[in-house]
Amino acid sequence: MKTLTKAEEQVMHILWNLKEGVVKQVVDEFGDDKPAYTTVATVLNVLEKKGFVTHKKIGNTNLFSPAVSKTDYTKVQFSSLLKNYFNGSFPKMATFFAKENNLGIEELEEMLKMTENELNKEKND
Amino acid sequence: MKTLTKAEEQVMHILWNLKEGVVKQVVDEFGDDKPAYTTVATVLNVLEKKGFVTHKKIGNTNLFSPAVSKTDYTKVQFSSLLKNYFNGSFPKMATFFAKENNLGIEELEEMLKMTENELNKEKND
DNA sequence: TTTTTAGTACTATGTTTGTAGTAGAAAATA
DNA sequence: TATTTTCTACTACAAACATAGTACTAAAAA
Repeated sequence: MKTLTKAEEQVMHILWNLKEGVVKQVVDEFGDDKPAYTTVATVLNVLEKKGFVTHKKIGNTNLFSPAVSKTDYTKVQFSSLLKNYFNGSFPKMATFFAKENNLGIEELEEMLKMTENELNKEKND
Repeated sequence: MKTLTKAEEQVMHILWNLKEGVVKQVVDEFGDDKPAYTTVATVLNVLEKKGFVTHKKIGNTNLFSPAVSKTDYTKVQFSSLLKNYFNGSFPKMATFFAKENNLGIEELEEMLKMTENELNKEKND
């Protein structure tokens, strides 16, 4: 899978949230300094060429939607971080997180409980 | 902190491993298709302008070393992944990892143990 | 039905990145 | 000492990115 540039990633995040949307909707999701309408349109076209989005025509306007799920792209990003910065070891990553946040054993166990809850929750989806 | 491009990141990984090195050493760490010597030299200069490496002159050759630690850069990368893809929730990230690798509760607890071991190990450094 | 609005497709431009060549200095070697 | 090697500093250039303008079309409003 190709990887996203900064601008592309921003648009993808918006699109993942919206599930689908026309250019105008995407522009409106930008906060303070919205880029030009045509800028977003261009990025969407590039994303389509890269295979990250598709569109269907509604009347004469294009309705865009993700062609790569956030989960799939997360997988790539996560794996690459794990591999390049933690030797592929999740415990190393967890250790890093613990140290960075000054967590002790109890707090780690708390995290584990939350994780187990999340896991159970998702099983029932 | 500025962020690294693909090529720059590759060189930084090498330099983080070497601790310090001259251009030739960095080139030699590239596996199959080594880039030209001058390419690596250029990347190192850019990295220095960006503040990621420094060098000192040994005779007339430059010995480069990281000016930003791998840990510090990891922090940035990790935080941004956590924030953008897991709503800043570490348990969500752990859940993602568990699902991706079909881990059950027991295996998660195993991970926790390994994490605790790592933590203790690092305390004694 | 004329005018305005909204949208798309295509083109354009400045910047950053990736990659490397060349000139010249210094060092090693013949 | 003359020649070859090694290294730096500077320059070059194509590709990728970020950003947006323009021309044209369709639809909506006046």
